[in-house]
Amino acid sequence: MREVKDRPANLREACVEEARAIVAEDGLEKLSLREVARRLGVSHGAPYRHFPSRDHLLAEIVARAFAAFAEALDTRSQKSEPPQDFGAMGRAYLTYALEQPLNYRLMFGTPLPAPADHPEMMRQARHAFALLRENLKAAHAAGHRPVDAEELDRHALFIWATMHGTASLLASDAIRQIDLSDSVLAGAPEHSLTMIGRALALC
Amino acid sequence: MREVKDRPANLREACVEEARAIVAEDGLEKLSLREVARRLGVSHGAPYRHFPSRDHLLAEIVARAFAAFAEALDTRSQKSEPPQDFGAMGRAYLTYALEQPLNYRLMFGTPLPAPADHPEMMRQARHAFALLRENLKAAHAAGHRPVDAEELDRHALFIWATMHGTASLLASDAIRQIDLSDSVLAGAPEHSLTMIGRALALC
DNA sequence: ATCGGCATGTAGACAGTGTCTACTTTATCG
DNA sequence: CGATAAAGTAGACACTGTCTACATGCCGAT
Repeated sequence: MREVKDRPANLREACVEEARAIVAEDGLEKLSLREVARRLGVSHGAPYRHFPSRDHLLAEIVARAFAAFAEALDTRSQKSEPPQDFGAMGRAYLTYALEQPLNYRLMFGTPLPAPADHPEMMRQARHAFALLRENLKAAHAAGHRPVDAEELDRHALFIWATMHGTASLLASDAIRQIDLSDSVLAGAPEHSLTMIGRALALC
Repeated sequence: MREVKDRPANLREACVEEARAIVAEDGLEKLSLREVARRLGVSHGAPYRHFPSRDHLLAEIVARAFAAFAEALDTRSQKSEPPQDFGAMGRAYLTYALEQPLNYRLMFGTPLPAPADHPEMMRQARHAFALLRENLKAAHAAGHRPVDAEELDRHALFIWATMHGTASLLASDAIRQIDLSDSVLAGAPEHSLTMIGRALALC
């Protein structure tokens, strides 16, 4: 057993992990390929063999966050009945955002590396939204009258916006500067879901 | 008339303007005090006489964005009747977000400089949210039965979350990667306001 | 077994950045 | 008019991304 780290067997994977650790500990602005290299005990150029640029490493992390997010939405919401499916997915969405604030911030709270340059990242993002839309479609189809595709998208966007707004406000630094009681903050996710339910019930 | 710029009479103000221009043209990541200095034709240390750090310059811009935002909320929403006041403010909120995407992004779409270090910025942010809450309180008081303070905050937070979510999704790069029709996108602000109205009507 | 080639990692360089410090200019006020 | 404080200049340092030339080691074909 050695105290000093070996050269990591899989440097690429090690970079991703170390980069996540850096962002979690010291913030996004401290993420640099040189810092990653330093922590892993390799030369400052080594990570560039695996990531063409710092943004490509970041994009990899973000893509994985989207993938994990989509999976959380998918598995948790499938456990419930279609009619209440939307509520389950909403809960899954907000739960994920609150339990994985780092991932959520990376997806929605920080400027993404230029989307056009990182197609895999965008593919994962699209997949997550597709799940939301499909889920909503299923919920509507099971319960209520048919709704045309455009109206469905409108509702999906509204729901997404409300959940995203709730999650990102709760995760923001700003919200804690405003004097809101703890119970209001703690109850906000459920309240938002309730309000979404009320708004949709009237359609 | 000279082609070459004079040394600006008020360097502090000139820095703020130039910084906004840089962010607007080249993005937040290109904002540096050295670039500001270069554009203004002064030495690279000069801006540091007015801003202790790059983040202090950024915080100044953000604080002004919050102030302008609060003013937009205030003046536009005061033009209408209290009962419909909330709708007016919601419209003002979303209009501002769409008409001043740079300001909105600076406030909500990019990581803020550490709030604790920039109290004036946070003061302005608090002021903006206070307006929203006061406005909602007035709308409720005028129309419906009395609501306790906690419930009021819950609703204010929900409304804010929905509007913020709508605005920030529409302003995000991500949304254009997803295939939503133009009419859905264009109608999203009104639709969100309608849904908020429906949700609140049931209380 | 050996040789060649290719992926991987190393080391150095360059430009750009924030931020510090010492110096010079400027202007303002007693 | 001259002292004094503010404003701007210039140079330094450490840090970053990114490029390049070079070393190393592994793996497969001969």
